[in-house]
Amino acid sequence: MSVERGISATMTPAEKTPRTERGRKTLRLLLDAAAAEFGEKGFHESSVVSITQRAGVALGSFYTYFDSKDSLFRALVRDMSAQVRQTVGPVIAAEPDRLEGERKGLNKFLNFVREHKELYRIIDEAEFVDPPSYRAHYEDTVNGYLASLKDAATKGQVRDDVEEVHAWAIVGMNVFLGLRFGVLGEDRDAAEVATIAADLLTNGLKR
Amino acid sequence: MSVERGISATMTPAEKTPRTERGRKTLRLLLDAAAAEFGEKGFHESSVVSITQRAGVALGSFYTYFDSKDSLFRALVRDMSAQVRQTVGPVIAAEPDRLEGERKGLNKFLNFVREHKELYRIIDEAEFVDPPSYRAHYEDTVNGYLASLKDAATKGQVRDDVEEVHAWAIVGMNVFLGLRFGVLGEDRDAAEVATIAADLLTNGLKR
DNA sequence: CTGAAAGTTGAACCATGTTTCAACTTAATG
DNA sequence: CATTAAGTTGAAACATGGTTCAACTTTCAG
Repeated sequence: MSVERGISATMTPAEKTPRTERGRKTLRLLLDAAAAEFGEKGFHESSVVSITQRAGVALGSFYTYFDSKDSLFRALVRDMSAQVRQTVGPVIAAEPDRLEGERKGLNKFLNFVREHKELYRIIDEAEFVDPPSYRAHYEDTVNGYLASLKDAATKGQVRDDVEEVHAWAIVGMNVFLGLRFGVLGEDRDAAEVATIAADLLTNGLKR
Repeated sequence: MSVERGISATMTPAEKTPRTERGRKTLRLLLDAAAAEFGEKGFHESSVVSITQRAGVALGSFYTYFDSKDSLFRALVRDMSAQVRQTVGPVIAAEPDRLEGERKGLNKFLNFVREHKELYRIIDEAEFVDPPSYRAHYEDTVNGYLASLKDAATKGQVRDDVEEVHAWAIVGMNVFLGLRFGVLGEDRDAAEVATIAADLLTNGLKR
């Protein structure tokens, strides 16, 4: 479950960025250890000591790269938020038909969650540890959805009164399906869940 | 934002239950103060000291009624979980047509959330502080939904292949609409949001 | 090579906040 | 009333864990 990534633009400011290869390696060790630790135990149960132990570096080294435990968490949240969108977004966009794209996107999302349970939990916990990032995460997600739905509407693929309420409803649906069939249990086939949900979204509940 | 209720059956076991009127009053002060405090600051930012100050009782009195800060939180979660279902459930059940019931239920839920933002946050935080209760809350909610949907299916009011996936999708939709239009902002009319969402759920996204 | 910059280390410091407890006050009972 | 049970109090004990720092090691440019 390692978090593969470099040091992105949204990361902690200049002064603390590593200047050597050795430094970048240590930073990556810390980020991966933190993602695993936060994912398993949550923010408050995790400790800097234990994160550094898991990373195999000394306690003090942590403060070479982060101002505080909070700032590490914030960096992680922003990173993961971007990761989810970068994973699912393209899958939806690649499909010419928006409703079929919805099915594929949800399927991708479910599989993503199953492989990154820790990332999912971290974003959820941001509601309490870093509310602005939490809010930003969902607003960004919903806005992306809304734009793509409106685009589909102009092509006649979906009803043309799509608006914010629809976007939040759909995102909520997907998040909860991810919670149930990604995090809480994997007792159903992801593709099947995606198909059922996409059908509900396409045709509605009525007989 | 006081939490009106007596000492329910799901509350902390026998030994700690107050035996006099005076005791019951103190317990209620503590519960209300805790609900407000957790709602505003979240579990970890809240302190027992500050809860007792808000309640206007001495620090030590807290431990007359609760074993720990955790056990207080657990008691609150169970209580609120029940409160949500007891508020929304009857509204849905009272309506002969299930889809119309869905609209009314969501409307009720949105208004409930607006008046009880603190309760909403407490349940969310249970994901981290008390996972079993969190899980139980959504499983209970979804099961109730599923039962009512299957019942509606036998009456021909909704598609007759309704199953667990649908129920989780609908609950997720409602939770997120509550988050956006109840907690994060009140810039839309609750009834209007409910109408739009119910229409989406009834007819789907397709043109 | 060499000196300066970057990075590492972990014990000690420190802040915070939970929990205990023994002395005290109030209420209920007969 | 007198006696006991219930409830109240807040200082002190205790636990946890974030953060600092000065000594040390490694890297790198000139």
